[in-house]
Amino acid sequence: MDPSSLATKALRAPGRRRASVPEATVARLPLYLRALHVLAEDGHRTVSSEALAEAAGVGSAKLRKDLSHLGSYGTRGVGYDVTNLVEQISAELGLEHRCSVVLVGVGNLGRALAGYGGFASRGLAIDALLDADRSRVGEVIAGLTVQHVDDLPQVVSTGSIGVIATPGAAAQEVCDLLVGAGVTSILNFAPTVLTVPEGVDLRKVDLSVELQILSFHEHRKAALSAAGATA
Amino acid sequence: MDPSSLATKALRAPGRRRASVPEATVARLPLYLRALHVLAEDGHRTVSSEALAEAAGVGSAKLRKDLSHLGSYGTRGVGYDVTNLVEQISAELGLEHRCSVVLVGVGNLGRALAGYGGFASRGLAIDALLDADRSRVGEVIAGLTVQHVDDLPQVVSTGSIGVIATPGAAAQEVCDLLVGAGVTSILNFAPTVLTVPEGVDLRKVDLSVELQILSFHEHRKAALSAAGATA
DNA sequence: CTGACTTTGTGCGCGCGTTCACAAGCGCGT
DNA sequence: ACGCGCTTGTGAACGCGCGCACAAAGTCAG
Repeated sequence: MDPSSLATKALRAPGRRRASVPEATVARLPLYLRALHVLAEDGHRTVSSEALAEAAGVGSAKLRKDLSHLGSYGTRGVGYDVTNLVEQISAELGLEHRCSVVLVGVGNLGRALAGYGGFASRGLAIDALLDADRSRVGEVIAGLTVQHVDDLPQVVSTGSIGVIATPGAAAQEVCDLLVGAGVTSILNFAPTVLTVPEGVDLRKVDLSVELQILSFHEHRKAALSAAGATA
Repeated sequence: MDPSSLATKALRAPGRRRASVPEATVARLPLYLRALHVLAEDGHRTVSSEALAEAAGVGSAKLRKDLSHLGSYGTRGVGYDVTNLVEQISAELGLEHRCSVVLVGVGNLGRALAGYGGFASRGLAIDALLDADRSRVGEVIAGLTVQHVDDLPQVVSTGSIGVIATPGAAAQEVCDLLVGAGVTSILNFAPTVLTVPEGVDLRKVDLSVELQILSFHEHRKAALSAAGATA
């Protein structure tokens, strides 16, 4: 959200009919997509915004507004065609031509990510594993052979997504390597603030941060109930 | 952010001087805390908002406003006292009395989370591992013995945080178990929409969603550069 | 063919979060 | 002791996103 937002608004072509889907909407599209897959396997041909919103855990108005941002593909009085909507969202997310995903760092977390089946849920899957530790090179994890990080330029193709699962100390170095190899979308699991040049999208997932946020809420609730008991 | 926000505003005691720290600020406090630890180890006694903001990857104005929400602990003309600020933020996050963290599901991801050192970075650490698979019970991972999920009520104490790292199909069931045992803060890694009763805070981390968001940005950038090349 | 019901699409108001810019406050050099 | 420069804290404006509520639109029954 920090440097990526300013890259998002850097365009306004006159012939462009769709005015750049809002970031908040993009973040929910994968949720809709997953809910749609479940509904499709249950045999539903169409869904109302109400039902889909329920399945995705959002409000129905929000859902309709989100979908309206990528064009109107619903039929009034009926709802949305499930398969059609799946195609539209997949197209919007760019999931039809699977861009390769390169994971750097096969420690505990990297191993788990490589073997995490949830990635492949109709979408993206990891294509290459890299590590700086030569003793790990050659190891086969989840059907993929670990390569050395020096070979990174050879395994990265244009449009690749890089995933950093290294210790924090090595994260910036690996990040620079990825950027140098042409990667413009990076997902960082290391607990470090990374700096990337403009034009590179960077998202971070910090597990300890999530726990600390929950700790805050727990702390607040405890203080509240204590205050309530005193009063 | 969805059902938790309405629980947040359910309080307005007259004597309360600090009007409930905004959610967005809470999400950044762990970042500041980590940056402060690094600065402290570098020997810094004080930090200016500019320097700390740089280290945390945010704007300096935002940082100051965030810190102002938990009382004014800076000295004008000098900056913030590092150790004092660490204490203040830790107190706000409730990190001094370490509430226990219970992890359910020791598959690939659960194993990685258990062994993930990043958790213990001056804050929270996982205290118990549970699984529904009896063949895994008794196994020792990262110094902890895996217990059966039926023993959950015994290992959960008031104020515990629950972490769900099970397959999606079991997530709701485990969630209900946690809630039934008195857990009111849950972190969900399973790719499923969970429903919890009011008063329970639920955060979710979905790895495939993150990748799909990046895929969208990559797709958009590719489309843009293609359009630019054509024009 | 018509009318009534269902569901989408969206215009508007509101609240939150971010940013700018500046006044207030504190230390320090002289 | 006194002003000078640095940094904090905050008031105000802006923009985004959310939710409500309704009109447009399409389907289905008769």
